[in-house]
Amino acid sequence: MTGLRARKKQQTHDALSEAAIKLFLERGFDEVSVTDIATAANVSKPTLFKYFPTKQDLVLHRFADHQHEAARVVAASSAPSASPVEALRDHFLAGLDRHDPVTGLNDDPAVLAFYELVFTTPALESRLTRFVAADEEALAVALGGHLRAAVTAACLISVNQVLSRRNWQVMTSGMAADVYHPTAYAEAITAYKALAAGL
Amino acid sequence: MTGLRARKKQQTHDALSEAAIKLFLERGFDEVSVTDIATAANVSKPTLFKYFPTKQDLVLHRFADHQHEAARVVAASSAPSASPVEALRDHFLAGLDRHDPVTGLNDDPAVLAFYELVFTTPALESRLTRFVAADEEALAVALGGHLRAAVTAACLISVNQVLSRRNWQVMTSGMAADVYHPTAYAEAITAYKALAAGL
DNA sequence: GAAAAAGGTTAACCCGGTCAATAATTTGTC
DNA sequence: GACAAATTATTGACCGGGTTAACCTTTTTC
Repeated sequence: MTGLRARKKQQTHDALSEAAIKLFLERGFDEVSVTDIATAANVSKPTLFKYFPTKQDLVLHRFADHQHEAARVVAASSAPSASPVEALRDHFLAGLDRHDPVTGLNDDPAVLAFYELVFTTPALESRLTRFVAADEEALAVALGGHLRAAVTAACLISVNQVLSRRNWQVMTSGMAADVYHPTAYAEAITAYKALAAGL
Repeated sequence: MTGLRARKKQQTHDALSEAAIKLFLERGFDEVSVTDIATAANVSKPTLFKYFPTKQDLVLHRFADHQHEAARVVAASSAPSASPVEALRDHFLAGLDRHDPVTGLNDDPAVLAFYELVFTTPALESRLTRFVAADEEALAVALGGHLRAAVTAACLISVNQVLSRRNWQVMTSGMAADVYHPTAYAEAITAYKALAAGL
């Protein structure tokens, strides 16, 4: 049963999310009230909060797919001989190749505007950081849970974050993703190598 | 001029902070309203917000002294021959020796209760994380600002965080700080060594 | 087609945080 | 010691995020 009800639910969900992001991009996160969004989606305020627990989640639910990704990557590492740092490095490099937005290497104006919104709004940045912390925790568990695992997880997540930020900053300065791709690729390799070989 | 005014200001500041922490420890952060704190300190709500920009800062202002500490440590590293990772490792080890609360190795009930409050309240943890991020940024700048510096800074701050958390968790389980000190010391050394030598 | 279950609406409320106007104090000066 | 000026606190109102409860509508299910 696909359910008529389920479809309507999906519909309002999308209407809310799209209305929210449209308004946020136009006016800025803090200049749009949740009431504005609710009325724009023809819904009442309590209903909005039944779909999204907080105002921030209207934006950040897009990152839900990537939750615990790092932990999944090392868990699914088909070759157990490969070290987790290699697995995550390769995963990041593959992301660069396909210009995955999470690597920061994406010059689509819509993507750039969205990331600018997230990174320059403290409330959003802050909540996103908590997602990253959850990722780190999951990775630490996947690596065994002991202290060394926690250290490794923290460093791996950190280098990923640093690289993504760097790429995004270069994109905001106007460079094309295709042009910067080789440099980003080389930088990622050296960064992960520094991690594996020692600082 | 010590200023009579300045003294009164300090007095209200302390009264607010102490009333807040007392109430928070009794009832929990979310179960105390800022109005409660303001009335407990014989002050009005807008006045409270002139002393502390947010409710969280009533608790976290105690960390203000440690802001940008990592950056200061490497900047003040008297021996320029020593690598920044050694400088920060030694600084952390020294903190362990004096049972500095920021290392997590402190079994004073008041300190434990305070950290429990901070780490188990999402709003506080989140804001504290932002302070840590600012530390990391400052350290990255102090290390030169380039990509390698950013990676190094991120990893150094991360390992510090992991070690502190670990120590704090052991303390909450009831072990005495004196008893755990040697283990904490050894773990810190191996963790920093892993960083320097490669994961 | 009716009962029941799910979801939406309205309206009121709480809390964190801000603002504008007013009142109280401290300070520097005579 | 008193006075004008500048700080600072107070009050009361307000805004926006988020929750709750009572009521109503719609979809499902039998």
